[in-house]
Amino acid sequence: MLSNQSKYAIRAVLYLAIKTNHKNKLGSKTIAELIDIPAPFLAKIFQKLSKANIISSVKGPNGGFFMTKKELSNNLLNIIDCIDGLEFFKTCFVGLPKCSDENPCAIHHIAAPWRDKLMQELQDRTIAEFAEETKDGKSFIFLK
Amino acid sequence: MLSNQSKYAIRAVLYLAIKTNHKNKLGSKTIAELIDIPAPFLAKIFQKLSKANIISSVKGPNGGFFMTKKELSNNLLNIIDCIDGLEFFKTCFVGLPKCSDENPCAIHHIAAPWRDKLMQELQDRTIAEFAEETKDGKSFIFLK
DNA sequence: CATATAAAGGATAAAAATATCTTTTATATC
DNA sequence: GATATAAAAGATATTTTTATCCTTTATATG
Repeated sequence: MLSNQSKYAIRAVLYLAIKTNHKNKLGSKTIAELIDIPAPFLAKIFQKLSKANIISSVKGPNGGFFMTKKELSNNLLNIIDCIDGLEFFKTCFVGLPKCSDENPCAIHHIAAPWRDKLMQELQDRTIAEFAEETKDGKSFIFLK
Repeated sequence: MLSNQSKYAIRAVLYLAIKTNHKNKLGSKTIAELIDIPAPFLAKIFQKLSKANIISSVKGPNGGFFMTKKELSNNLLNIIDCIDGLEFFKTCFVGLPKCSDENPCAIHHIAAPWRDKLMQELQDRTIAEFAEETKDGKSFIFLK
């Protein structure tokens, strides 16, 4: 399972993707409250994402976080990689230490192909695309 | 992702399934060393599994842990449920709080069927079956 | 019955993940 | 330039997970 940190990151980035651009920034506290994430924790997460050029930030008055067009064309897997790394997608689901395609565990033939497909999907589609689907009301980033 | 505890539990139970029966028991320390898991931690895990009737134990000299035929016909999902619960299989992969079949997030159509299928597989096949495949050398429970 | 063995149970310790707080740096505006 | 704002950075606190240790209970064997 992804860490809370990764999940928070994804929700917050989707929110940024929908609501911000270089002219309309939002502070981390505001977002934290809106999507119900501990504010200082989100601030730390944003620091990591910002360093990794997944989101942008500007300090000072009228500053805040936002996403550029270029950043919107990144994929969701970048976010997960930035926060958790890709271990989940590369290690045996039930933790068998030497499980691999050549040496599969008893559920490898189920777990591995779907995991790969999921990874592919997370990689092939842009944050903008995900955000678009989400904005359409198909899912809730927001609790409020 | 499953917790270490669950992964340890699965490996250890598969080992018990292959190597033990009511006549041939094994101590938790022995197993811990063989499959490279912290011994006292495995002891605790075995306590939980034993309470849940997933494995059997006998105290005293020549005592130890083993599995009965009936226990071998349980499924792997029971182990995961006993240790971690089934949250992983029931919550949104990327943590969107209200994601569901009716209200799917942008990757729900990929993530959910996978998870359901994996869960089904873990539920439909017995520990004995998993162990059999493992015993055939297709995967390594063992580091040594 | 005494002794030794091994699990059960309870208490404690260490590490990692999660969360918070404080100080510093950058920048917009007066 | 002075002031206010908001992110960056660093330090600290809390909680959960992982791991260890110690005492008690059950049981096989002499």
